[in-house]
Amino acid sequence: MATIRGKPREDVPVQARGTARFDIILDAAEQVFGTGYAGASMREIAERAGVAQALIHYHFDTKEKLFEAVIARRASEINGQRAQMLDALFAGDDAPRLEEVIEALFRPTIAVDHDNANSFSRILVSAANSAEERDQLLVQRYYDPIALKFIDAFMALTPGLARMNAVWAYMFAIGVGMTMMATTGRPLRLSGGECDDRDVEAMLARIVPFICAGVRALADGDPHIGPRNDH
Amino acid sequence: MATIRGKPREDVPVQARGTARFDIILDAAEQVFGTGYAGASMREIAERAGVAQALIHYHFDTKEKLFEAVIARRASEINGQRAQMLDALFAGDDAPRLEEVIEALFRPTIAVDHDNANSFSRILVSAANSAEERDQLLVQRYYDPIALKFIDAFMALTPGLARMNAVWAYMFAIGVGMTMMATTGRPLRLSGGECDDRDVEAMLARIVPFICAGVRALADGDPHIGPRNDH
DNA sequence: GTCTATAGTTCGATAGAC
DNA sequence: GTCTATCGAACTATAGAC
Repeated sequence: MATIRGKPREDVPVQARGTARFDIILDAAEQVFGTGYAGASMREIAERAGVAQALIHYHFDTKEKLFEAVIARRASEINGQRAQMLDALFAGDDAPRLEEVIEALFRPTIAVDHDNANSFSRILVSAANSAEERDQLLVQRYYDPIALKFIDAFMALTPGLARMNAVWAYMFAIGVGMTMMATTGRPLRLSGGECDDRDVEAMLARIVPFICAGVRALADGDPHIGPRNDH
Repeated sequence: MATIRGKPREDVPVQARGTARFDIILDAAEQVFGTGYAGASMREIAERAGVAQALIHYHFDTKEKLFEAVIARRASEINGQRAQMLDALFAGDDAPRLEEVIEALFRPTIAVDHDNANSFSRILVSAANSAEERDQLLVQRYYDPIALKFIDAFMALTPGLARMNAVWAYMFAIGVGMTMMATTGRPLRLSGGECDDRDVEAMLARIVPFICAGVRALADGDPHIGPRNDH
């Protein structure tokens, strides 16, 4: 495939040479979109993929549709795993612990078996916090359904947790998870080298108890304060 | 000032007409940068400010320096308030509650008395989660110092909270705060209309107990689980 | 399906008059 | 200090050959 062209493309990874251009483009787009939608250029994606820019438009039409394709591919994979883990937890005879549910929420996001995991995480963090209609529509389409499942799980496992507070708790939990997905290197700076946000295990070990305690604190009858009685 | 020009500029807000162009440009830039750095254009900023595009370069030189000027203006205001509130809390005879410290962390961010508050919040959320060197440098310069103060406060008020876990807790707390500053409208969707992320009081009433419980869960000897014994 | 070439816009920044 | 006018580069998308 690469042999019919004038100059060989050494820039294309070896394992990708035999696959369809379609997927090569998606991989390249994932990397480039990781620096932001507006800042990404079709030219750079084409260069990184080692294809002509026009080919991207042939396969994906517009930049916006390419962006959605990048998200759709990973989201279905990740959220499929999430739903599967969540169902498995509730399949047993007795109820799971909230800690296990939080694990099911974050493990699939970080454990995807590709080297672009970090790029996709950044795309997601950006989209989740965006005010752009394009981003909000994608979050709604690909992430709202699984969010509702986790909100139900929060309520099922936390006595006295009203739906309203379960929704807030889910939003807060996702916010905490962003910290892990953004991998800005800031924890390293603030801790003088002790906290590494590339060490997902060390982070998860703190995130899980942090969120679980937070969720339980929003349940009725929790010893701690806060005027939360308007539900 | 507007009278010496050929056509009067009705698009400029009344209260801004008498002020210097310098501040008008900063306000316009804040609004436009709220949709992202790369996506923002100097042309749109100039239009919104009602000035010539060249004037922006005269005052701020480059787009990048204008962006920093926007952040610097608000950051000094907000973080000054934060430091003041934090010092006041620890000035008394007995130690404050952790809840009060969390309030001091978020109140100044949302209570700034200008109508661009939402735009600046979005700029901040984007910068805090960015992998771009430009953004990380700004966070480091304008937000790391105050972060260290709050991390110290977390430790002082939470027996058994190691520095490492205090840093993680601070990162998680900021992550939760992002939920409030992003104002994506997602809580409204997920709750069927009950949870409004534009209602900052309702959010703070949940955020404070959520974070406080999370911070305490990362202290040694907390009844809850998690392999956090590697510090 | 993939390419080259380019049309048509928009961008950041500058030159130079006032 | 503020403007008009414009340069040169980068952008998305398309036309058309193979």
